[in-house]
Amino acid sequence: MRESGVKERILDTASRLFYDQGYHVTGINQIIEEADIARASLYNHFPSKTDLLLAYLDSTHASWFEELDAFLKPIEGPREKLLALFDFRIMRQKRYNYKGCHFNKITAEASDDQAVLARVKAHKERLRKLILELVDQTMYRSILNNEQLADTLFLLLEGGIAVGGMYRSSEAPEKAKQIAEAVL
Amino acid sequence: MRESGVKERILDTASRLFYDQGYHVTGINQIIEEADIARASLYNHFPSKTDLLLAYLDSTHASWFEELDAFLKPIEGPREKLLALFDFRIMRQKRYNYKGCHFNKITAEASDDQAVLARVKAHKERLRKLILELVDQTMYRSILNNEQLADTLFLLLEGGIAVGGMYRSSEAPEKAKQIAEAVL
DNA sequence: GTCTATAAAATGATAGAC
DNA sequence: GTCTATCATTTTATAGAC
Repeated sequence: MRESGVKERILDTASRLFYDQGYHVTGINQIIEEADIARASLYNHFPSKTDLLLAYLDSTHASWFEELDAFLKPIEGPREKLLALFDFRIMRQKRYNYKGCHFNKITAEASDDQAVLARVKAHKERLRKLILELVDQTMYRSILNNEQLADTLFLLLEGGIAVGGMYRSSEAPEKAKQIAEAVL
Repeated sequence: MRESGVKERILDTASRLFYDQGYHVTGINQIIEEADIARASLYNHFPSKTDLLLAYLDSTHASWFEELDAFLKPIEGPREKLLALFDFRIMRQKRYNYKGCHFNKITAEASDDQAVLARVKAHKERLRKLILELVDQTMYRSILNNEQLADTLFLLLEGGIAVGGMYRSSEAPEKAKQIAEAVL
């Protein structure tokens, strides 16, 4: 009972700080202070800072797609769902103060850790696959084939969020959505 | 004479390490060791690590556009120049081992430093402006107006490089170029 | 399981001789 | 201008009492 509350508080605090400030700039000391737990409790639940990082990535990945599922559920039609993907990410960026994609951000910091890279890639590939499935459900025809259209949407999404992160603004992802609307 | 050689060596070494490993994970000790200079020499030329960071961004920005100018010069026609932008960035990614955009990467680390954010934004806006100028020189007509087309290319570029950085591969920017070819 | 105290190493930065 | 020696903090992580 108490244990799970503590573990959750550690992970929540670490997650917030890792994204907000960055991974390397966030020290164990700050985490235990803001989570209001004892030093050894952290190391009891997470043997090292790297374990905490991987737990952060795993939980973020899981909640990201859970939240997306709930977001897309009431929306009807593959085209509308595809456009809603932009809204979903814009909404999340607003919530987290426009610092860009969680996975893009951690890649910039923990760039040589294969366990990190594997998780980042798995996360993005799942999104790309979802987009392709939705595109396949549309009756889309043009100079681009379905896979190219899916990649277009995926890259517009990633580009918009990345630029939004650099500009600290929703302008780029909003434009990306408008382009997607014109293309679809 | 010696001074300028030293200063240059410091900046070159720091630039390489900041991009390769990350800013926060690169210590002053490593820089002075790999640049083979004395500790105080670094602080003589760069009062603080932050000054070194800003010098890194400024020199990277300058050499980036210098190199791009030379790259685009022999290429004829705005459409070909626009497509060459993708080649330029793919070439640079290959050279630097596919770790993504320098400016995107530093934003993920030094995210609350306004001096950093301003430089990142200036760099990206200059690229976006260049793309728009080239688009204006084409006789392009479609569902997208010129500014939207420029943004499309810009976002495809940024998305491709960002995803390429996360995947450590040139696959995404190559696809982005193919899409640009189909769209233009 | 949680706590406090502490270790061992690395951090950014400075002092003072040459 | 460059050098070596060093400072005060902060880093991740562990030991041992409760």
